[in-house]
Amino acid sequence: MATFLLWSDWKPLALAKSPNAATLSEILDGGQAFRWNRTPEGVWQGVWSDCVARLRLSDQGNLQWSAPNAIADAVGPALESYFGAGTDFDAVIDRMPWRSDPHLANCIQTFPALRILHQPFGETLLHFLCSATKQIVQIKQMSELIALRHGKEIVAGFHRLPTWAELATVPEDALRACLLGFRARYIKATALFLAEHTGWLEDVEKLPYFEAKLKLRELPGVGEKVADCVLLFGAQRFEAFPVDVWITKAMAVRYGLITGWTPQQIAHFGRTHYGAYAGLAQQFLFAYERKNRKDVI
DNA sequence: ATCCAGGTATGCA
DNA sequence: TGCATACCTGGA
Repeated sequence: MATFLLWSDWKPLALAKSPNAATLSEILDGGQAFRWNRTPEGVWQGVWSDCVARLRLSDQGNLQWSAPNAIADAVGPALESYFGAGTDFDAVIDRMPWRSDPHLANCIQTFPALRILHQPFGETLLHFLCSATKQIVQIKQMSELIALRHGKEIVAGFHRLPTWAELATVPEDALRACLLGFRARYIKATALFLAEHTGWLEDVEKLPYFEAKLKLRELPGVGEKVADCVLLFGAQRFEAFPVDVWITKAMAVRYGLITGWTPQQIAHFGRTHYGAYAGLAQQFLFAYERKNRKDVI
């Protein structure tokens, strides 16, 4: 018998600046996170860790949240952390080279209040192990199936993602059945490795960017790009600059880079040009290109 | 039908 | 080091 889920009243989410609808969509559904969906009424519903929440923009444009009553007390503070409320993104943005880079300035202006989420490290790793040559929609499908079939129920109708310890007990075939394809092998192997090395992932999360990236790359299925995504979106390491095919094309078009540059060369250019917050710059570029993808690239 | 997708690992010059 | 190719499979 289906049980009703009672949701808390809408409350403001304490951010220095609320994003507009387009920016919010970029934040929640633009390739950082994969468990947010928007209802036709414009309400976003999402799951991370043991949290379930709804998000909306008030008529005044302020970001508000609601959660199932049973977990609302925990979700409130968790949401602030998830949104990186402690990070002053205006200050971060101001330290990017927009004054000398008109294209970057344009991207920033197009998506005001764009931010990088601070997602659970392990879940971010799982999502980006799923991401190889897949589009956001498909990654979301995979994630949903994995959670539904192998993750514990948080409240009626919402399942969390399995922990890595839980994933280690799932047969590879069962993972493949979640639309994972060859990615299932990587995920299974990573899960077994993590099961044998208790605390490994937690330790890596605390390491400085470069060392953490080096360690992450020891995991099967984790290369340059995935490692950077995990560190950027799951550990607030803004110096991470993930290079995928879209950014490669975008940089070539926008900055006149030679087509044929390797991802490493692009990454080097990105870090040199954008500085310590290259990852946030990358997110701005990405949002901008997606907006124009059909008619520009 | 055939081809590609927001990578990585592997094999071979 | 550098470059091509296989790896799964749903959807255009």
